[in-house]
Amino acid sequence: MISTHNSRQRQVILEELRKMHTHPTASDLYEVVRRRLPRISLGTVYRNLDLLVRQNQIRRLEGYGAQARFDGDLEKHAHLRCVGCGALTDVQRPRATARRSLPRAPSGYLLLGLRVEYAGLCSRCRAGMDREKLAALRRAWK
Amino acid sequence: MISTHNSRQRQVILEELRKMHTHPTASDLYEVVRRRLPRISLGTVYRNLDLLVRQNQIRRLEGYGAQARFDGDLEKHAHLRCVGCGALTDVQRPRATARRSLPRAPSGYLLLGLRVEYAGLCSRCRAGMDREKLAALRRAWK
DNA sequence: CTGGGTGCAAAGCGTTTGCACCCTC
DNA sequence: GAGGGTGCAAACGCTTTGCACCCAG
Repeated sequence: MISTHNSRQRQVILEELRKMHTHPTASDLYEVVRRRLPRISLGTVYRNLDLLVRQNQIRRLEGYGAQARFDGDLEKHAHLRCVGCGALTDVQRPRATARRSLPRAPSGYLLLGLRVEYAGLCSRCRAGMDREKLAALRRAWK
Repeated sequence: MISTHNSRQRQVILEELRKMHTHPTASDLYEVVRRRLPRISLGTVYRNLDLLVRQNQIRRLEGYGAQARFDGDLEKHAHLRCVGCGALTDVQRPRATARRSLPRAPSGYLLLGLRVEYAGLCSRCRAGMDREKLAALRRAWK
C-alpha cells in the first residue's frame, strides 16, 4: 500500500468512512462528507472511493442490490445481509471458513481467496413477513 | 415453487439458460434466445429472468462487476470469479463451508444461509500480469 | 372477450467521464 | 507554470417500466 499524499477531500472521505459502521453507499457518504465540505461533488466522492479501493485502504462490498457499499474496516470479518431490506451487519467469520477451505482450483487458475456473505432477516423484516414467504425463503437458501 | 404456465418466450429462455454453463448476462442470453425467437425483446428477457428467479427456477449471481449473471443450475455449487476478466467458473464447494459453518446471528436476526465466492486469476489474466500487480492482488486477498 | 404477456421505446438510476478551472508545490 | 485534483454536467450502461397491442384460453 503505497501511501501517497491525500487531498483534503480524500482525507475527509476516508476519515468519515472509517467512523461509520453502516457500510454506506457512495451517496450516503456524500451526504455525510458534505457537512464538512459543502462544495464537494458526488463525482469526487466516487473518484476517491475508487482510488482508495485500488490502494487497499478501504473495501468495496458488492453483491445483492445495485449499489456498491464501502467498508473502511480492513480487519478480517464477514457480512450478514438482510435479504429483506439489504442492511449489512458485521459478523465474526467462523473458523470453518478459513483460508484452507479453498477448493481445488480448476486447471490454469490461480486461487487468491474467498468471500463469504451470510444471508438472513433482520427483526423488522422478519416481523413483517407472512408464513408462506418465509417458507419460500428458507427453501431458497436450503 | 408454484409451477405456473410458461409462455413460449419464458420456456425458451429457461431452456437456453439451462443448456448454457457460462453464467450469461441478460444480453448474452438475449442473443442466444433471439436465434429461436427473432422478435423477442430484451425487456422480455429481463422480465422473465426476474420472474424465474422469484420462482426459484434459476439463480441470479451478483457480485463484482455491474452486470448480473444468471445460472440455470440449482445444484449446490460455488463460483470462482477471475478478478481480472470477471469470468465465472463452477467449483465444488469444500465441505468446510457447509451449512453448519454459520456464525452466531446478531440478536434479532434470523440466519438463512451463506454464499461463498472464490476469487482467482484465469490463466490468460495471470499471464498478462506483472509481478508487482500480482503481489498487490495477493496482499489484498491475504 | 378477458387478462397475462409481449415489443418497443423511454425513463431510471448508479456510476463514469470530459472539460475547464483551481489550487499547491 | 505545471500537474494533480476538483466541481459540474453530460454521457454511459444496465435495468425497469408505461403503453398499446396481441394472443391464448
